[in-house]
Amino acid sequence: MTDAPTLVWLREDLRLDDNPALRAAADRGQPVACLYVVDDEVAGTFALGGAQRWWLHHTLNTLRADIEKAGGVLILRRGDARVIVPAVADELGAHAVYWNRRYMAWQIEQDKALKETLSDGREVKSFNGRLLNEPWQIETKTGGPYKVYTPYWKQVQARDVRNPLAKVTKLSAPARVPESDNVEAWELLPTRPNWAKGFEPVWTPGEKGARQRWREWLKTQGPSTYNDSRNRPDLDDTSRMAPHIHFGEISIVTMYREMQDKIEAGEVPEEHGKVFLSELAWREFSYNLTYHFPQMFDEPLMQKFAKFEWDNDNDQFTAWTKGLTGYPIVDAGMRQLWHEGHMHNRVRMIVGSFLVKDLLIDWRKGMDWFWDTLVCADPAANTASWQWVAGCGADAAPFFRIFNPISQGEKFDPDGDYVKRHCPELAKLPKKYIHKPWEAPPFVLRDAGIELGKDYPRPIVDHGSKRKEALARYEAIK
DNA sequence: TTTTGAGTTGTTCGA
DNA sequence: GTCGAACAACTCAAA
Repeated sequence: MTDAPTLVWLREDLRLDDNPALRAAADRGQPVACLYVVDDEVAGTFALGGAQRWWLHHTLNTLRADIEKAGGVLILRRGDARVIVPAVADELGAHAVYWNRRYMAWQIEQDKALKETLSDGREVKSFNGRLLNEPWQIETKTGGPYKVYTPYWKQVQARDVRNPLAKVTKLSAPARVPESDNVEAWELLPTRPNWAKGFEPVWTPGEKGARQRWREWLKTQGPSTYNDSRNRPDLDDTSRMAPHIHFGEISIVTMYREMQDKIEAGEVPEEHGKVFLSELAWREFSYNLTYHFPQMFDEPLMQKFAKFEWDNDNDQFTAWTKGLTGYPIVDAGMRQLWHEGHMHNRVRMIVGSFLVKDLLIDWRKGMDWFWDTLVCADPAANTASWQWVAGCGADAAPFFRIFNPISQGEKFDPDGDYVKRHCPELAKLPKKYIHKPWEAPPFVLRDAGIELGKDYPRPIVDHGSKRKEALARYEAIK
């Protein structure tokens, strides 16, 4: 038998189950080597954020163990993929190079260039391992991409989702294995200070952790009450699957199909299960938008917003990032983000609206902060969601829809449990004032052990007047 | 080509 | 406390 090894370049598909490129490589019946390239030192704006570096460290360790258990090898390299992938392919004597596609403009460009370089005497193939539908597969009836979610979602529902592929359990290692870096040497973990220690009890990076989380969440009440409970940060009933999905530790096809099965079997009421599926489709819609409108990454999609006059006050921005705005629901969210690398979806909208419309700070500053602090930060979803909340995206929230941090808090965190969890200094404040401590009478504050301005900040802005100001600024660009 | 209906997530005001 | 209307037109998608 000739020894004609296959190189699988893994990127955001760090799993053995339902992995089209890896599956095809294994099916080639030749030795397989897997490669992961971290390009954090050469990537520009979208170099890995801090929270994701932590995640990557752990997920690569488990991935290596999983691949080795199957009999394969994982090669780790750091630097420019355009140089490294061909170099490793040469060292390996690869006859074929496979990968699963990525969809951001700069990634597509990189892949195209590499395909060219590598195709010299080798079979080079790319697969869809990341999306239910390729962005170019979903078109309106008149041609062109959807810019509105609802008709997009209708199209998604009308299409069949393929069957998941069998997990790769057996790989044969090549005779000569190119050298690998050691993930420890990459120093992806934070040291001084170790701000990620709050991540550990909350997350289990890796394919096994993803699978486990998914299975366990399916057994909870979460899916069966999803349409209501997903809005309740105090209940914390959401799936928390986003970082697992982002790193490709679980396939979106698998999740979609399994939820469909649950609905069909009557284990999850359709009205709730469908909403979860629709959330998965929102992710796809973000990919659809950023694929077709790559200018979105740094400009508002609605041109007129380019003229919007932002305040961009640095002190207020810092207060926002630290969770010291004086609005409890906002502060709780920002502190959860910092400690867990995650923020409840409802609260993301509240803090986003607050940054853009109460502080009049450019949505791109918020986007950059999320990029650095969220373990699930995804260029497509982060960009599209910030444009949505800022009101400048394709199918965005109308600008005049300005979240009130007090009423949102009272509506979705009615007992203040979420606030108390993340802002312990407010723990003794009665529920009546938990979302507006500045309205509490002095004796109530005293009993709760709070001196405003010392133990907890006074509001850094007045929501009522800032709301009017935001609407006036909006009027000015119309 | 023209027309028609519709569009994730909200707030405030006044009755 | 609860309810409906106003907020702003504009663009998209499909017939």
